Amino acid sequence: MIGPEASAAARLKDLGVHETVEFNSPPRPEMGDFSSPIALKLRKIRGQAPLVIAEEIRAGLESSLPRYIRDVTVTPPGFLNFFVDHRAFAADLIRESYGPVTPIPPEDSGKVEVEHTNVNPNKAMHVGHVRNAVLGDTIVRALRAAGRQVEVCNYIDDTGIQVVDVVTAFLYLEAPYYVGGEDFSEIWAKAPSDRPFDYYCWDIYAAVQSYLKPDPAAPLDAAEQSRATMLQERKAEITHAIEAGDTAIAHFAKALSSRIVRAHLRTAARLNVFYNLLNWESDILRAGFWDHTFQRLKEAGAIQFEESGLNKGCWVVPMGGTEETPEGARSRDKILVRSNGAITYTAKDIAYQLWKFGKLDTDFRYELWDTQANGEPLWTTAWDGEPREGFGRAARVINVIDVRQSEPQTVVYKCLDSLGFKEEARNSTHLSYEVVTLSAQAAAELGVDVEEGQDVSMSGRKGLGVKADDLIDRMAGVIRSRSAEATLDAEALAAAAIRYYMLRFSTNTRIRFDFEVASQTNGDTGVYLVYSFARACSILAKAGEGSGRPDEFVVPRSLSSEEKDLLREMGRLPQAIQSAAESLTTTPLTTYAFSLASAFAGFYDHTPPILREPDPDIRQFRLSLVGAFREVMKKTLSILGIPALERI
RNA sequence: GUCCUUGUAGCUCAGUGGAUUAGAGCGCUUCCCUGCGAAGGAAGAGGUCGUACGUUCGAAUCGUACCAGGGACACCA
Repeated sequence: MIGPEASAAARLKDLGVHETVEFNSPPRPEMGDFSSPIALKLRKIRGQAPLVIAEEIRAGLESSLPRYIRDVTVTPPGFLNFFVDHRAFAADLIRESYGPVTPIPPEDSGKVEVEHTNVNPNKAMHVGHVRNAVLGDTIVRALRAAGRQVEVCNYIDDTGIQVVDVVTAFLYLEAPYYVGGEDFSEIWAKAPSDRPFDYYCWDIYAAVQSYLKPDPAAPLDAAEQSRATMLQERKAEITHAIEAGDTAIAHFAKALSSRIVRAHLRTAARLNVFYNLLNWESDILRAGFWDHTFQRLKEAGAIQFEESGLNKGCWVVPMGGTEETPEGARSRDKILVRSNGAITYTAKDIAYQLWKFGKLDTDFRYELWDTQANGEPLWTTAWDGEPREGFGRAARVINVIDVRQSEPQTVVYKCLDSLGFKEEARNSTHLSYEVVTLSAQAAAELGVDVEEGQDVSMSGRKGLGVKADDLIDRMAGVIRSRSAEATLDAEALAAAAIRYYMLRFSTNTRIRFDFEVASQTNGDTGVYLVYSFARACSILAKAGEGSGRPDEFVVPRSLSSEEKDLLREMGRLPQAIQSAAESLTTTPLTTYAFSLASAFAGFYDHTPPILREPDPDIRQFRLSLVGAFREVMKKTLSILGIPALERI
């Protein structure tokens, strides 16, 4: 599917216009179907009057008109106006809508590694994690639709403090306490059977935080204080046991995080989010990635050992040294190895980033984790797995992480550069996005009082957040109550609504999560998109088997403005995909999907009922148009990860 | 303090150099189903695009300053 705009752009390129060409609508329809200010832009570059440039381009175009363009005119101060041959366009578009999307082929080649989700495996997913997963998954879909080869990985931080904390809570927050040994059956039994495992962990993680990190505003009493001291001591023991690797507690921790990961993957699958590979932090450590990386960083002189000063005894990345502030001296350097020899998260991340580019001599071992609901296998790194070719070795790496981690990401890429991997550093992208906060209304529902109009940050520590599964369940309930369809897949439609809600915002807009807004089922929502698709399916079903076939229609002599609008929108899908894949944002796709659905609604409401149309040619053409819309919308929904339901 | 980011209609947001009318949804005021799905469509009210100066033939869009939100600057991740 190449629309008139794309064909015009291609011809302009042939004529030596290498700048990005943009198109827009002229103020009056008689001035053309679309226009371009390219000659005005070229004025500065070529130093000629825009009207002269425009006229020159027009003459060039006229000698061999772009496909689907029947005329080109010039209007002051130098706009090029294009008149579309709608009949030719309609004929091709309807036929091609059934084929694959054929976007402009990518200039760069090689595999793209996208990492997203990355939820700490110690509690249930909340709406903030949903934003990450849905954003990452949609970018993956857009890149694949644009012809890129993509591998998706999900990083599991199973050796971090958050897991240690929840293990501490599991073993020692409530009786029966862990008393040593290999038998954890009594411990596991503490998780109630009537509450999801990840929800239980959510609760005990928040509960243990009140001892490990007490709120200064609410000091602990004597009894609580002694309990807190006990838990701190146990936490230290657990930390050592997990670091040691092959201990009973380490195995318990791994079993616990595995259970949580299974819960996360189930939740993600409910939102049509899938992966290729799970990368476990414990495997990064055991595979010796860091030792290898450490050696190279030292050799390259990218890091230095501090003999004195604030960071005495640490290996650091120099980022500006010590600076004086009113609060005293402070170091801007980034510590990779602490004075006790332990490495920081950023250090692991450097090694991991090198693995993604295939720049380490060592590799993980792998095993099959599961087959996902999309039918694709999911692999995982595993210490006792098998060597396996084909993972990593990417040409480009995209890490989907929220904006608060911009600085550590910068350090990682800087270190790649210092190691001499200049191209890899350039091809590393932090896909940064703003966080999700809770509106006063959402917070109130979770039992937190906030001033009207204020919002509140989610906090795993405090157990404050909207859980993803709760949101999906709730949305499905709202949807079920609105539908007359007995066979409605409310859960699938809930996923549509939630995904679209998250994707509508640009990445640097903070989402103030609000139940009322999120659960809207009319207007600019995912439900509206699916509705338009279901409506088209319904018309075609009523018209009978095989109606709307792409090969049996005659384009009428004249088309209505609604028909033209619909055609134009259908032809724009490749541009929307390309724009999303280039900018790594989802708004080009969501705004496109909405205008496509709106164009269909406009067409539907301003066209006499097709099924009662007496002229068989017109009836057949319009059914073909509906059929083409169904195909284009299906592709659009698929890129958004939204299920195309034929009835809602 | 330094750096990043945001400020567009009552609310929530798109738009980030182009054309005398800056778009959408929600909310508000009116219409439109014995004619294909009203989770829809049509019409209307509602905006000095934070403020000021500048660059440009042209600025919501670029630059500078200021004001106001948010975030990052740990031997956390």
